Amino acid sequence: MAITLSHCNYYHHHQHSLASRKVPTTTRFNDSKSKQDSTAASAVVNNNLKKSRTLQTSILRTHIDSGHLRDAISLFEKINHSDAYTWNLMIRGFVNNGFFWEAISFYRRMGSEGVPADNFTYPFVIKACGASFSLEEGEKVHGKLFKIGLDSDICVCNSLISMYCKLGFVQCAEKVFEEMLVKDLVSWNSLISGYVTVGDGRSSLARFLEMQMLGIKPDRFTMISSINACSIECLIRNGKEIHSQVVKCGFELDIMIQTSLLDMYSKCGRVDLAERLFHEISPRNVVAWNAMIGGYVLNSRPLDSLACLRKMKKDDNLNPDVITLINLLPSCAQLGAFLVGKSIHGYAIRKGFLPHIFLETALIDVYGAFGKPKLAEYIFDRMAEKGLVTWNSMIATFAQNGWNKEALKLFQELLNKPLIPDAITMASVVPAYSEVSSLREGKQIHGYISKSEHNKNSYILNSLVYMYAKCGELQTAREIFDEIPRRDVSSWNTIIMAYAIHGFGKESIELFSKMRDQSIEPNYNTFVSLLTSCSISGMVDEGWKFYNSMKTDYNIDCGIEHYGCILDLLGRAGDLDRAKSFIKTMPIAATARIWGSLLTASKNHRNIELAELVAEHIFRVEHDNTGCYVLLSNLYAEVGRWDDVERIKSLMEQRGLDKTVGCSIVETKYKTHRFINDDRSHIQTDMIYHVLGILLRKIEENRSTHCSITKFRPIDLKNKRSKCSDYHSVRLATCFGLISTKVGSPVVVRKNTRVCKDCHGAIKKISVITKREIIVGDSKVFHHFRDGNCSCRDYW
DNA sequence: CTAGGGTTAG
Repeated sequence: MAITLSHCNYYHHHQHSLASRKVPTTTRFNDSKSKQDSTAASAVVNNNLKKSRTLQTSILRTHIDSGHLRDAISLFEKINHSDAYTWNLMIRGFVNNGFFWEAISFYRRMGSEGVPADNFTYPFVIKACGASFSLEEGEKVHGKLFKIGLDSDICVCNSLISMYCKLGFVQCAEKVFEEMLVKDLVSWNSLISGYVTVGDGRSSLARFLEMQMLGIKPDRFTMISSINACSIECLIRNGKEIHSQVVKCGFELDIMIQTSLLDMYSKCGRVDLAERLFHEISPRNVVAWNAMIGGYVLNSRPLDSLACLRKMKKDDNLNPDVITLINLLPSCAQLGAFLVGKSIHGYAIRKGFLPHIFLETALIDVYGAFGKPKLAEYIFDRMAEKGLVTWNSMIATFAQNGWNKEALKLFQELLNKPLIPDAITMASVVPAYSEVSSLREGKQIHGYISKSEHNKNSYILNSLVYMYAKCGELQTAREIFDEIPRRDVSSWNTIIMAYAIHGFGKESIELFSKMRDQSIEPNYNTFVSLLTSCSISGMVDEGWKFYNSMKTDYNIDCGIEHYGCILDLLGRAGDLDRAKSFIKTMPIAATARIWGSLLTASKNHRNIELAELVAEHIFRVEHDNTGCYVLLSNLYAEVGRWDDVERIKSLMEQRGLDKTVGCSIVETKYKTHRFINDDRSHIQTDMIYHVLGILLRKIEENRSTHCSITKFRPIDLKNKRSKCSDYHSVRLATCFGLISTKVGSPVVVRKNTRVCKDCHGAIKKISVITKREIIVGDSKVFHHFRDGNCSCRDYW
């Protein structure tokens, strides 16, 4: 294996696997290039075998400094290595090249060969312990330091401070720091940056102040760490102060400081200030570009982010590195630019960037965002090494793409691994519970979370809010939202979306202004929630208002989701021509979802020509889009083109596609009850049909008293679908809900496809007859039926 | 031959 820069980067993330593979150290550093070197080196060694040890060690040092570890090892074994100096060289070589376990093993071997480690050895060994997350070894080393009296060495103690912070034991680091008799600037810097590594920016800044109070002047290292402290805490005021301090002290030409400042501004949402700084940097390096690209991504400006790819080559003649690609992928996701994403993947392969755990995880995310869980799974299954974040991404990808069973299965698998699920894991599985398993199991997860350390975590509480909303319990969702201790922008996005999917558009907009009152800045997803709400509730004017303001007032680029909502709005207004031209003017490629929106609109307005045209577009992207076939065939049925209905039906059969079986579910305390159309499998079938019969008769009576007789349509005779619509799954489920739940409580039914017109009408009447609130959640919206009215105001 | 720094996945 060549020890090149890119490989070191790889090994940096793969130290665990490297150590666990137990490859003999000497065979691990083979490469063709260093074979030549080694031949040359052996010759040198043989010729100089009797020459002074100074020469031998200086050759060893040359190997180490040039990264030729294999040569270094073979030379090391040949020469006399009874002094600490030679060992220290080797250990330094390993540490500087990311071979932390090798460094530790050499340190152990050094002890067993009777060479005492000295004050130069320990800083390296301690660094290796921190970097390889080996707490056990680190503590052993610390204990040893007392015995040999090195526990007061300033360099050693400074290393200990960083090590403990890297391992997450800040208190230990603080203890070492406090007990130091003599501290220098590095001691302070180690602690200040240590707080940042554990995510405690506030303590970091407190120490930064404390240090200056004591009259110690910060240097560029102090500055960089404090700036990072500001960015992780979003403390832009403190960041600006440090910025001016930096300028005053004359640090301003330092590209690292400039890059941290740039990053701080973009993390605080001030991408404009980040940009200004970026333009001041000269010459710029890849890191600065990466930070800028990341800033654009973070601030929902994917177009600007992608534009950097050309600019960095054109302006500064720089090529993207792994991190550039990792930062670019989410902007592809934001834009729905599948082909760009794929080409980045291809570029990574050609450049030899893979395998790389961060990049692969980012690819899983982006394929997940593109709605390609299979591609994501392909990457996941073949990864050499997976971290918790990788698992989280895969679980989230499954869940977000409706592969809920897969998500839950993966979660179970994760529980059997040595990795411990974290807040993100919980937040990723909760939605899967809401979709597949039901409210009952969702409540279990809720109970589990309440008792866990995550019970105040807004990220998880957000996902519970959404879960309850998805399960039909908007009230519970609201209660949890109200109790989130620190509501972030996602909390608001979630509750706005919760009201959106229940069809309460007005409330969504009210929540948005409440959020603005609390000075929470809206982001990309805020507008996804808002526009979704407008489209579901048919608030056309408001929708356009938000669409325009997101660009002009908030400088947020439109993504595919926003375009989809606008299309829904246009479609709902029946403005099919405008919808068609809107797709053409979109700066990003239309997805099947986008075309689907137009297809629904053409179907609703019975425009067969357009529907056929749109269907062609969809099949070009997704030849197996079942929904498209079904919609088309329903449209043909509506206008009585039965030959075409048959044609589509046989086309689907040919391609092995099954129509999604519409099913409705009702949950009771112990069980989820499923119903399909004309279902007779339920244990209480007789009762259900009996009750439904009574209700249907009542509906008929009411209709003939104050309604005109239904129009006779010859189509109905031919349409097999309407023949048995009295026993559609929704009605069966509703009836079961009525007889199996407490009187006075709402009946909650959920359905995986849209609810049909007949059922919608019937349930309105049932809500009058039974005086019960009935909530029917279909694949798009929750209908709240009460006193003969529906919250959707009959548009869905 | 000595410790301390920037960009990265949810």
